[in-house]
Amino acid sequence: MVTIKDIARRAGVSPSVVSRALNNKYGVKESTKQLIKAIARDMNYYPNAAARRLVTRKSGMIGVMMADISEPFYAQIIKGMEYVASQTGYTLLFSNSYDNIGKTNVLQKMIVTENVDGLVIVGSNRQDTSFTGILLEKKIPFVLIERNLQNEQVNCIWIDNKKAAYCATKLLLEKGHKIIAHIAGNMQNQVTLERLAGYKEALKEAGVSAPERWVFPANYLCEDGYRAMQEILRVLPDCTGVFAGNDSMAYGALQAIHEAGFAVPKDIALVGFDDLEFSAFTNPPLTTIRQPRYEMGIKSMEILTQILNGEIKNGINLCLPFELIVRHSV
Amino acid sequence: MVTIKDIARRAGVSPSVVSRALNNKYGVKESTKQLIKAIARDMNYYPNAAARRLVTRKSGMIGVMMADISEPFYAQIIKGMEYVASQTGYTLLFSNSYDNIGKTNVLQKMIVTENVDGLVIVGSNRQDTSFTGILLEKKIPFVLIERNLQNEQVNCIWIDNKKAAYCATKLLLEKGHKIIAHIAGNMQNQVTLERLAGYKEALKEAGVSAPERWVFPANYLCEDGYRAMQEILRVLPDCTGVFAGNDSMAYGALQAIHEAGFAVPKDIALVGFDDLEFSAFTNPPLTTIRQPRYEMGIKSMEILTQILNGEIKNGINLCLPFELIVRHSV
DNA sequence: TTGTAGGCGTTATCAC
DNA sequence: GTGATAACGCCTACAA
Repeated sequence: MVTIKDIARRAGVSPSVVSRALNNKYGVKESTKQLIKAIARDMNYYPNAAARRLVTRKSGMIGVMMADISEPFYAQIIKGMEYVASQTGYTLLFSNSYDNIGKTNVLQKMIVTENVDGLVIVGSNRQDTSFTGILLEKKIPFVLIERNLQNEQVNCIWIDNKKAAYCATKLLLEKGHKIIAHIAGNMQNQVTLERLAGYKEALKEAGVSAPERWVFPANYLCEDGYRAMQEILRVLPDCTGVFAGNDSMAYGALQAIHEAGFAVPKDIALVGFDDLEFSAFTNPPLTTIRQPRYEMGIKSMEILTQILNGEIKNGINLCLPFELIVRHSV
Repeated sequence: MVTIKDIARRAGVSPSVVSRALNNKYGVKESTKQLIKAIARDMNYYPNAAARRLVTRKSGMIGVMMADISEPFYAQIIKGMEYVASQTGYTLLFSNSYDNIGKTNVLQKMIVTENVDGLVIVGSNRQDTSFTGILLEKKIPFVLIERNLQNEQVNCIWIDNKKAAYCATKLLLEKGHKIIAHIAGNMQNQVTLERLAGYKEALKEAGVSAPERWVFPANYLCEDGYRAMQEILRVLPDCTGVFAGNDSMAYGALQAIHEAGFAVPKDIALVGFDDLEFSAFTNPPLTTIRQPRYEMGIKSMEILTQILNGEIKNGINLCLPFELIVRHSV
């Protein structure tokens, strides 16, 4: 392993000069700096992150927590974060929260063991708020995506889920549907409740007060949507419109509808939420709400970086626009 | 920050005893060990990874390199790796290779800067082999997924792409198609060439020697498939069967076919490759080759862990089975 | 069984 | 501008 000592020896200077030269600090003669840099390149030197972290108490890492990194919903968010991180030189450290940051020690590991400089937390459990206290106390900047906390000190990036769900439901109403079911997501998530509220509001406005039995709680996965839809077909045979809490569940619902011998949108109209890449290719192409996921990723990292650079302060609350994408499932 | 010194002070012992106790090393009285562990828990102690890495020269991290972490193809692989890593305590460090490990310094950063204990490299560029030499020389264990190198020292996990492509093409032939186009992936990838070879072999066996103009090189992305299919419709109007190098491109092709006013499989039959989760929901559901991606992820980490534990040696060559999934696009 | 001392590679402080 | 020197938190001989 090549260390700054090796470079120092070859350059005929002390290790501290090498350190300063490579980090572009003041107080090194330009010529020696160039010499040192040339030698470093020649010797294929790369700094040891552990040693640097130990002394600087900065890790150059941003922790990223989400329920499950392999869920397609996160792909574009990750892409956005990666893009900014690659520009700014930060390393992203991912960890699955399984929607429960508090109960595991992943956060402690991120903070104390890995010493991350900042955190992005996507879609956390609504009752799981203790972690904000920990982070605030330790003064570790963090950005919440998919949450809108009423707290002057935390940074949030979100969309107006209630309004979006309202639009989605309204579309179904406008198409003449009377009995509209809702496949809801995990009731522990903030967004689930907001979407449910938007759904109810649209119905209420149309003079229907949605009974509880029109709402089918599930867990945001494809198979959940599949099972929920089977249930809907069984207990709500007059239902002709379905608003799914996300696209994954809508895919499952689509399959259940087809398997039952019905057609979309002729027999049952379906609206999703998220606009995953593949929603343009379903059968029929899915009408859904687009979330600006790539931008969410970009913004989260930008905010974090700016806070870490001292350019801005905590308390950023960013509501991004959504969009109703009308395809052929309604 | 709580350190072992703090614990030592409260326990009335020296830091070294604390270190040994917390790491379950021999030579600590059981009672003091329990006392120390209790205090550590009470003080909410978490070891500082940087300090530990610096002295042990082990990072507890496995580097994972793939073209682009946000591509859906990798999701299940990641899930498999995550699962094993969570069991064994390793941390996964992801990095996008953009199919070019050699040209960037991501590998050096992983090895020297972050000091990863091992690496999983998914689907690397075929001409990009210098990295194996570096890793072998530094004795850093690594597993290649989607490659089958003829090297006794490297570990490979792959499927028989040629045979799989052969099966896919054969299916189209059996359905009576005469002019079968192939939307190929990036020609820099090993798998692309293998799939191309399988495609050609099936045709040859059927008495057709596929002319070069039936092969449309693309880059594995959805939009590539879309453009390639448009091209096919333009220059190969008699084509009735298409074998796409992966599912993403098949999705794009599907869209192009629909937009041109044709039906699948009535006018044009389509076969993909990978069996992404969503291929069951396309219009029509896509016939494709299933790769055991989750298992690939599992196995890669298992092999790596076993090598790191000294339980097995390098040179594992694992060929996993594929499966032809017949749905409704052919 | 426990304690002492040294060092991992880097940066920061303070002399020169 | 440059060079000693002392940390950073932890582990590990080796000594007691």
